[in-house]
Amino acid sequence: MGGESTFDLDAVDWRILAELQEDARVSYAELGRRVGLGATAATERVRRLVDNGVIKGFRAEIDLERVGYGVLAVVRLRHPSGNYRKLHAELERTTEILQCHHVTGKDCFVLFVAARTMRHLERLTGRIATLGSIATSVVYSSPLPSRVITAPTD
Amino acid sequence: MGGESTFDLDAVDWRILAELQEDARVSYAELGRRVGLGATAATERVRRLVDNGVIKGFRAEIDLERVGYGVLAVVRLRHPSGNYRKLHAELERTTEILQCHHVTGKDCFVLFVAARTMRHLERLTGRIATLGSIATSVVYSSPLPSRVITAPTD
DNA sequence: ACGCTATGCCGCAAAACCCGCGCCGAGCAG
DNA sequence: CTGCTCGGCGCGGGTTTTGCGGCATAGCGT
Repeated sequence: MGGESTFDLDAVDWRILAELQEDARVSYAELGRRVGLGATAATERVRRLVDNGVIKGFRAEIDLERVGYGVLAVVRLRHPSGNYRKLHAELERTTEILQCHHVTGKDCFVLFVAARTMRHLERLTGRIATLGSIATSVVYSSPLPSRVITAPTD
Repeated sequence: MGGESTFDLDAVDWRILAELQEDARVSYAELGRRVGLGATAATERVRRLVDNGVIKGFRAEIDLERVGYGVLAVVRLRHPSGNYRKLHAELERTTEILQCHHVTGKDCFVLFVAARTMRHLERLTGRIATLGSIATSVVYSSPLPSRVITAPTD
């Protein structure tokens, strides 16, 4: 249990996932109505999807700009291999770091950073730069901020 | 209404945002209980946050690996300026592209791409490479896949 | 074919929840 | 003090949730 194997989803499961990605607060009764199931069956499907780790959680999506984070940046960090310790500490301490991915290539880590102002971003990147050399790209806009995941079409 | 101004949030609003980022399906009654409000007041707060665009939506978070997308990659695209048309068409057509950000620097766009296999990724990056020169980094793991947004601490 | 079991969905009833209503108290201007 | 607004509360009827039992279908060994 809880490994990293894939899980078999039928067409109804995928419709449920689509609905819940669009509106995670829809009632089970309404959800069932939309996918052609009763409320009980829909509830059971969702419970199984959560238990099997297909659905990792239900999250409110926040508008960064509206809450005072006007600047979003992608920071690529060339981290001297070895002490992940300092990086982990930095990730824990710095709530402005929204995402961190360990990737192939000479840019070992890719971070997303939210800042209130350019001055704020300057301070944050300064801190990150103590871990290794960095390249910072400020986001102008996001033509596709996030997409709902659909079934692989073979 | 609906511009891009910031919105004033008090401490209770931030606690509500924190709760809804952790579990977007919590009932209004329970939410009120957790932040020290009645159900009605909590409902009203959330309604205002949604109406003012602070909350952009409620989304189920899917485990890409569990649904068959075992490979995640960051693709940096140097797009010849001008015809956004082709890029937009590619973004619409290709459901495997999960995010696209327009950024400063010589890597004009940063994309997140989900693929079933390396072969699948090869095909996808091949398509994207028709738009401009690309640099692809495959994600090993994500030490911080996504963080809940908190109040700027000045 | 037959019985057996497992699975997935439905119906039902009690408890919880949602939502629109009116009311209350604090803060504030005149 | 009076009148006003704003945010929160309580309340009642309609809806949803949730646990339980029942039913139909599929798979399987004999």
